[in-house]
Amino acid sequence: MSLSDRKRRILKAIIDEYIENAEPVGSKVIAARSRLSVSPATIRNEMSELEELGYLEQPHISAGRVPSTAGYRLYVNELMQTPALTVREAEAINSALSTQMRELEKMLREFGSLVSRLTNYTTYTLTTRASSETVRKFDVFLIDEQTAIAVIVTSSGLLRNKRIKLPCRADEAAISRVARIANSCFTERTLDEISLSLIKRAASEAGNLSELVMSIAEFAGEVLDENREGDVYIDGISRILSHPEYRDPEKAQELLRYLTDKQELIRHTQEHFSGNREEGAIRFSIGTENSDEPLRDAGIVYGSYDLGKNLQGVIGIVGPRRMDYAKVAANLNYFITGFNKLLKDSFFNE
Amino acid sequence: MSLSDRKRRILKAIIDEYIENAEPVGSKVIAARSRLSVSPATIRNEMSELEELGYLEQPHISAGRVPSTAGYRLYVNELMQTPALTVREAEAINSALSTQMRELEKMLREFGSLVSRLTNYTTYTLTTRASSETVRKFDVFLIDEQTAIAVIVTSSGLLRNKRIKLPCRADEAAISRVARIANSCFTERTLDEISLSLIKRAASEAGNLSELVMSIAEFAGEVLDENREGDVYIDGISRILSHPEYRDPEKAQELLRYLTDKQELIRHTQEHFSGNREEGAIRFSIGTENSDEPLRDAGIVYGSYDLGKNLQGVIGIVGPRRMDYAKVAANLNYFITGFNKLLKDSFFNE
DNA sequence: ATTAGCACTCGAGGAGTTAGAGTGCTAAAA
DNA sequence: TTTTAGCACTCTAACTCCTCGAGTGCTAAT
Repeated sequence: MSLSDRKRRILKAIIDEYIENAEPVGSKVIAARSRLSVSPATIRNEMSELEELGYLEQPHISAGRVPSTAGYRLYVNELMQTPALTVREAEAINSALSTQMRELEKMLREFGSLVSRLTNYTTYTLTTRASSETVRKFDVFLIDEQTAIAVIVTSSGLLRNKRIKLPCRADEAAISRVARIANSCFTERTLDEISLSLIKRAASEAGNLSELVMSIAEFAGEVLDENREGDVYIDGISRILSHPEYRDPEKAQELLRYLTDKQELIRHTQEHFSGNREEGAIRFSIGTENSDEPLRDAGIVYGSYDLGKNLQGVIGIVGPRRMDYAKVAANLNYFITGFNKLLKDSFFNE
Repeated sequence: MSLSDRKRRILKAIIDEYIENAEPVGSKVIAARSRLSVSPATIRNEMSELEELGYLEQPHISAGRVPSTAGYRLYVNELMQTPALTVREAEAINSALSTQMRELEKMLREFGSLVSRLTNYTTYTLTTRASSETVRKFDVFLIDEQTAIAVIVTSSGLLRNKRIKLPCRADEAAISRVARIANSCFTERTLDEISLSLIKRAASEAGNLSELVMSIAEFAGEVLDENREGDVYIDGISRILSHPEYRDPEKAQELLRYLTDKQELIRHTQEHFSGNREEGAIRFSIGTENSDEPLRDAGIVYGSYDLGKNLQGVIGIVGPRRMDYAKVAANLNYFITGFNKLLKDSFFNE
């Protein structure tokens, strides 16, 4: 059964009001603020029905009403209108997108920080790479006679390097022979496919530089593994405490610990995205829709980006359950549009 | 004038007690707990004098006493006894020092995280490089015909790389010519010494790859600048909220914002170290000794490490003003000892 | 110099009270 | 049938009042 138009308008008014003031809203304010010219009594009747339908809740009998998780869900799905960005917001996002900042991860992070400032919520950015990732190319070269640098480029375009101490003196020729061995043995293989016996075989080819080959293989393992896990950055942590629902330090600490735990956050995000493959990049998860305790009073807005075949980026904006979903969505939308455009004429030529 | 032995013992007992319980301590508990066999009345007299001397404070007339900043200062300078580490602590630190973890920054960060867990305080680590840092070596090589990777090794041993899109197709020979140009023009120069005219001259030598030279110069600028600023990692942020003095969300937020502001933290740390060149690696800054508002009720313990001529690392442990200075100092001490030993037979051959 | 005794102070915390916001219900009005 | 006004009712937040107890400072005795 779908709601009457009036019920919808009343529900929307209640949620807007509650998002703004964080206090249970009563029939009178709604009668006054909303454009419906009906009396508080009528609103009361409607509210009572909305409560029976599960969209509203009453903290106690003579307080106003508060939206339930289902109420917010309806709100983000159908009711809310995403506001136009202010000039200031648009400019800020544009400058974050500016061509100066070439690297995807950095850009995402910068945007997270920006959104945190614009919305006063905490944000996190998460970039993950598929476990089917492989090393595309190795390079090794000398810095001095005792030290080499190994550089790895992965299939998703990640670039990492490491300084490796040489087991013995070596010249350019020897080093480039090692690089050839590494390239022929270890490229185009996922982490699971680089077996110990393979490493041993490669090492034995390298003669007195076999240790170097082992180090390189180990490094490749690190890199592939590191990004299997994902990279997380948080911004605006202190803003959590500015919302009245986190006035209780225990509750605030619980959420904070959750958010600063990289493992938790990765698990949560991946869980959320695995069960949820609707089209469109912006998603919401609201209060008790979330299985994790620390998030039961929180809301999260996610934006996700698929960057080439092995790389995915997610940005999450975390606030109290009554967070301003509309505003956050508007910001994300704007950014995604610009971001996608940027990707098209991208340096990320996969 | 120096304090009588009894006064010192009483002061120490009060501070120990207060560190443990976070509540003003009265004469009775001290009479009971301390080994001095004197009556509460005597203690009261002594306490009253200690207050006049500025070592104690009274929140209100009939509460117990609380140590003042000066009281803590005396405590860390003369009174406290650093406890022996528990087996668990020592083991944890040893494993953080284990040779697995080769990179200094990573090791420092790991140790910060560890100390945070062991002590229940928030920690941060800061690594800075002197502005006299230069690029020691450039390397450039092709990944595919449109893309090159530039690698920079700095005088302090930092290693950075960046993918650069080529202005036009190029072969190995052209690229290594660019690398030669970069090496001859930009190495052994500080950021200030790489002038625009120098860049232009280098670019003009490179013919149709002049844009690539410009990109490389820009990248060098980024790297030298990035580390002029310093790198900060925080750990255990949520633990701030577990201390009763930060039960007030406003206060907690103030401190949190301060700590998550990279600029602030760097400025603070450098300020602290510039005016304070005593020997010995562990330092304290207590409450109002600190000029920054958000730290007026906090205490910080610093450990610092000079890693070669251009690189310095600092670790800071932040807690409430009544933090357990003795325990933190013990942990830091142990770590520093191990760390220095490690540095001696170091891979960091400068 | 130390201690016991005592009056005094002050804040934390509980009980009681009130004010006000908001509700649900009923009966009248549209 | 729907809407509205009116009203009694409920519940909390905030305030006052009060007591209890911890801790003090002072004085006089040891």
